[in-house]
Amino acid sequence: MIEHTDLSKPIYKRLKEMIRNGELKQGEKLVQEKIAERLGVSRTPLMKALLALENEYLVESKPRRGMYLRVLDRKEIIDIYVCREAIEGMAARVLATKKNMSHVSQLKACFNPFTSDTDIDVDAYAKADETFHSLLIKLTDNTPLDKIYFFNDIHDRVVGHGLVRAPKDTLKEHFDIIEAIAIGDADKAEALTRLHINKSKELLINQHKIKTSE
Amino acid sequence: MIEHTDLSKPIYKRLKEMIRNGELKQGEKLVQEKIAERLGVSRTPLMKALLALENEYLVESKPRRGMYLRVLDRKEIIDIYVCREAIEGMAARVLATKKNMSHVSQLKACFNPFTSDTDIDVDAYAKADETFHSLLIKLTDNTPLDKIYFFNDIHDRVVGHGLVRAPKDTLKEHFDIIEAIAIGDADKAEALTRLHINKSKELLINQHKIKTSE
DNA sequence: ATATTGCATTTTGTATACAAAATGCAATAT
DNA sequence: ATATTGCATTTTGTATACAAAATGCAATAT
Repeated sequence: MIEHTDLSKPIYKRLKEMIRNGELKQGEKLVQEKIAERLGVSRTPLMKALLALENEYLVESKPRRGMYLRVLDRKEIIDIYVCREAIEGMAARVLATKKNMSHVSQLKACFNPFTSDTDIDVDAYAKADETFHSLLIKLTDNTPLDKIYFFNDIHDRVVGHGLVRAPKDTLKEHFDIIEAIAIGDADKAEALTRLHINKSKELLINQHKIKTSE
Repeated sequence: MIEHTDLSKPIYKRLKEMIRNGELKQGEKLVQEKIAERLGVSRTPLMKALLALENEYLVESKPRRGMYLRVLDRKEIIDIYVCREAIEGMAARVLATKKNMSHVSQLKACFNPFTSDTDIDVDAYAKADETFHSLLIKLTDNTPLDKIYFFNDIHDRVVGHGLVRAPKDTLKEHFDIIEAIAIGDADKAEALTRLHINKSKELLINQHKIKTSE
């Protein structure tokens, strides 16, 4: 039995964990009674959590039939990258317009641990990368943009496909974006951010092509 | 008693209607029992509807305290315009890349009724405008983008502040965007779409300035 | 052997009961 | 007069009972 002010929140987190680590499989039907029993809660707060996941597009509800874990195919992952290009690009633009030095140092702080010549800890870098991209949104102080991105982020994390490109390829790109924000070059900040995300997207698209053509 | 496969959907729609026409006021506390009684349903399906609204950011839940109708201030409306710039701009880009003539004629169809010299019916034009902007997203066939925009659209509709600019100002802009898509000029399609939305945004910002400086 | 039907079982959707927390207000203290 | 306390009332959060729909499978028909 999980304790909280509202059970649905910890249930929601637990479900996401279960989705990410494969305890629940893609396409699987989520039988309310069974999951409720497994988590030691009743269907009422579980339903709340499932509805939140449905709104985030992780779970699909077929009326009268039940809730199903959505299947994310490659097209949808690529579509998410297109969304990220639009949203993060705009975020970088907004930040460049603001030209706030506290923002700049916060962004730099993400990657400072990796500036020495020593080998980069890939896991640590992956986390820094995630922090950087979240921060880019948070710092804009644009609540709707934040909400929208959060929704996307969910997807991305669930996909859980770690880094698409090696740190040595992306580290400079990150610093270039930060620099453009620092000097207040909005066009450049946006363009660089888009390019950065676009490169990963292209890689995913090409992987697909290789796979299907063989 | 409303009939449906799932009561929460009609309840959800009814609530949105109540929000839009002012039956429910901004900032108001939504006491579950009272609304449930008013709609002739129990709290269970009502809760589902309220959670959907919460996820769309129309309603805010304070744990153990209740659900409150969110207050949209001018900053947030402007922030939504920034989101629209990013998302619709990207949508126009995607469509220009596809260069699908069926898309082009569908988009044109929105505004064809207004091409004659006669006076424009503002209400009809407002509807056409809404259709056009929704269509721009739908035609991309990018599900996450669609989801994201839908979320935004909600806001916009609730604000319900009709047209920001007169049809005579925006009609040509719409056709120019469509033309850029038709010739497959992705950069232009995106730039024009952004400019189009940005102009309305600037107008809202200036209105604000006038108000506050007086 | 395959398709169809009917029925028992499972599961969803809704209403409701109940405990715990929040709220509002009168009585009391300062 | 204002602040504080205590208690009745209201409201939320959760569990659960029940009806209606969906499902699965055995029995029967083709």
